[in-house]
Amino acid sequence: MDPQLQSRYQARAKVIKALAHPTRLFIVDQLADQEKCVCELTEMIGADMSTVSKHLSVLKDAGVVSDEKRGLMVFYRLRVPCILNLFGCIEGVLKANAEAQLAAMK
Amino acid sequence: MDPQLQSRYQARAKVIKALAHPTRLFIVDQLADQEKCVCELTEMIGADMSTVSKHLSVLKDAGVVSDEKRGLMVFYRLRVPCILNLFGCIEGVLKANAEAQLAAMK
DNA sequence: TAAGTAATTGGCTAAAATGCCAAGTAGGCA
DNA sequence: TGCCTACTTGGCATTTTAGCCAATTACTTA
Repeated sequence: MDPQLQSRYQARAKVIKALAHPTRLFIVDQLADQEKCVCELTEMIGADMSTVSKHLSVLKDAGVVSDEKRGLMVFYRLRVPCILNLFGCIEGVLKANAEAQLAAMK
Repeated sequence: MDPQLQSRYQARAKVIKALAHPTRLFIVDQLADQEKCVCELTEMIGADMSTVSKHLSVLKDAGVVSDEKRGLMVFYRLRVPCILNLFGCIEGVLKANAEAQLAAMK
């Protein structure tokens, strides 16, 4: 494959890779309607704060979220909301998978 | 996090993870308008056929593509075309990233 | 200034993903 | 039957990712 095309797909893959983790998907979902601080997300997720912070930095590095420090806390928000549209499609895939599974059992 | 919710996000992440690789994104793009056989894709990608075959099996396992054998060849096609909508959003993220980069240089 | 809270970073080990080669499978054809 | 082509699978080495703990940074407040 042509190197220019290659790097184009690499850039795209980086964004998608940032979304490709259960915890990070959960975070994106939580940020859908409003910003949240790391402490809130940590509380909801139930992992070490350092782990959550690293997930957030992956999302931020990919440009999916942005952060803002206010006082002691850092608030994260969705930078590109169209990502939420993805979820509907993913659910469609999962539904199709479930139906195929069902059909195979008959 | 509640285990049921956890497995829901795990299922979603599996689909997204299947897309989270430059070569697999390229494949999805190529299958956008019409089905293609492994040999065609291998030719375009320029990797070992076994590598391409494994990428295809990741996509198939996630339910993103389906395959059909006809004679010696196996044809793959997109199973859930709405995935293509994702690309527009990803480009939006990349564009926003580029703009932010530019602004930071000023 | 000292102490406390929120968050990030470094370091480490364990687990997962990649990609090649070699070997195996399946269909087509002489 | 035997060979060729298209593809998949097994195996392995290398790289990447994940998540915890410990240490550090940044800000607030007593």
